[in-house]
Amino acid sequence: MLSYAEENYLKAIYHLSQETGESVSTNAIADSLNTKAASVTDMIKKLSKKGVLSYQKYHGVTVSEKGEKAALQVIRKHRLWETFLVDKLKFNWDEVHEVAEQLEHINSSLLIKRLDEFLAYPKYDPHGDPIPDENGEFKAKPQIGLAELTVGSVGIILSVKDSNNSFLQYLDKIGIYLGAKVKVLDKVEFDGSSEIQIDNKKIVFISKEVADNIWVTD
Amino acid sequence: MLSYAEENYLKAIYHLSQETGESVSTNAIADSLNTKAASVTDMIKKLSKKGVLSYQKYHGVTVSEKGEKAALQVIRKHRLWETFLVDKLKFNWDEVHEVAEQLEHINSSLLIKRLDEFLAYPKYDPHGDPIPDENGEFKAKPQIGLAELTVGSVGIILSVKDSNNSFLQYLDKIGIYLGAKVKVLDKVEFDGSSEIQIDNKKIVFISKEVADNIWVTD
DNA sequence: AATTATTTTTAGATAAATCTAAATATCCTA
DNA sequence: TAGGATATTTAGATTTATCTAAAAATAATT
Repeated sequence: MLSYAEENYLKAIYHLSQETGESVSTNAIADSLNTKAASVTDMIKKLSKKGVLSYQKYHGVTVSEKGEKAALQVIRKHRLWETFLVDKLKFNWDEVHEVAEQLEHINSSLLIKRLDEFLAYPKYDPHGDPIPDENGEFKAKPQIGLAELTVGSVGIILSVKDSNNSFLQYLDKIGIYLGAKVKVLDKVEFDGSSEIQIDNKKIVFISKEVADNIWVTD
Repeated sequence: MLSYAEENYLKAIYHLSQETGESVSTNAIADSLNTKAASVTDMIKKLSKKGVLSYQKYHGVTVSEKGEKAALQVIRKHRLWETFLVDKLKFNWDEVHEVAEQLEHINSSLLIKRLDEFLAYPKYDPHGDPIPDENGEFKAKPQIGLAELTVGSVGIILSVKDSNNSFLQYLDKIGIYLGAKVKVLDKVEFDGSSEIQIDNKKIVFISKEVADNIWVTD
């Protein structure tokens, strides 16, 4: 059984290890959780003693099989709750994260089973990220970055890479949402920015930074 | 802002003070929370410093106005979640308590506003207890104990006094549920037990202890 | 390769929530 | 009302999660 804080560390470390594919450094963990390196050292010792991380002094940590299972269950709960908040309680996609951060630690297997059922077994959360099943299995949609679409081609918005609130609010404002059909009308060589048409209607300009942050169908 | 533990203490103390109407003793609190008296002393010092309790050494505590407001908001969240679990997730009324104990501490006013809306502003929880509104206002249904019904009279099951799981499971088993119409067919002088007909159909015998634990319409 | 810079760990403290054991206050009863 | 029984508080520890500052290890650079 993991504590609230332990679950948060494990989840963060799992995400970091997915991003980099390598062992995760103490400082990277400290940054992502807004804590100090010393606190991280203490915690990773505890988590490796519990068998969810493997840790070599001065050389970072990797997530064990057992740790991955546990992390995926937390992520499952997080994404189910986000789905609940958006689908049932009419939250915007930029309002769900903080609340789901709390809800993901509620401990009740019956609750999650029933919630999943109530939501009709969703496969993806409101940001397009896959929801692991009870066994931790999930499948990401085949996807490429919006920035890689060539002029004239079309894609469906699938998810965002970094789902921080101000970015999501910006997308909302310009009219980009999950499932929107986007067509690349033009691209500027100089700065990589592009002109995009949403649902054959609204035309917007987005920077390369924004396009790089959006996944579309391949 | 109250911590998880502080909220639990405050809620328990509020309930105890409602039951007795007097100041609440250290031991009574310790019993109801399964902790030790020494822990309670520490906590009530902290809570009275925060202004939610008033405390006189060796003479117990009372809940302040500010404390009552805070306690009622926790109770509001608890009962809204219980309603959600039963109405939407198909929990049985004996399965909701432990989960609601966790959910009641989730901190998000938007969440509670939307949950209330989603549940269509319920006035009573699955055990028949009133749900306080955003201002802490609530009204209990006029009610008497089932044991006080005279032979031949009829009542509607409104709520239970002590909603511990084994009691609720017992009620389920014999067919008593919230909203059921009950008619008292007979009462035994000797031990106070009675013969009850549920919904003009099933006839069951219940002890005085059980009847004392059930509220019906007056 | 030697030195500097960076990262990580250790040592020692702190705050929250809990406990046991001892001290003290209040209650009750003979 | 005096003294024992009960209730409450204090003192001192423990666990968890944090921190700062110092020490140690690793990485980078000239």
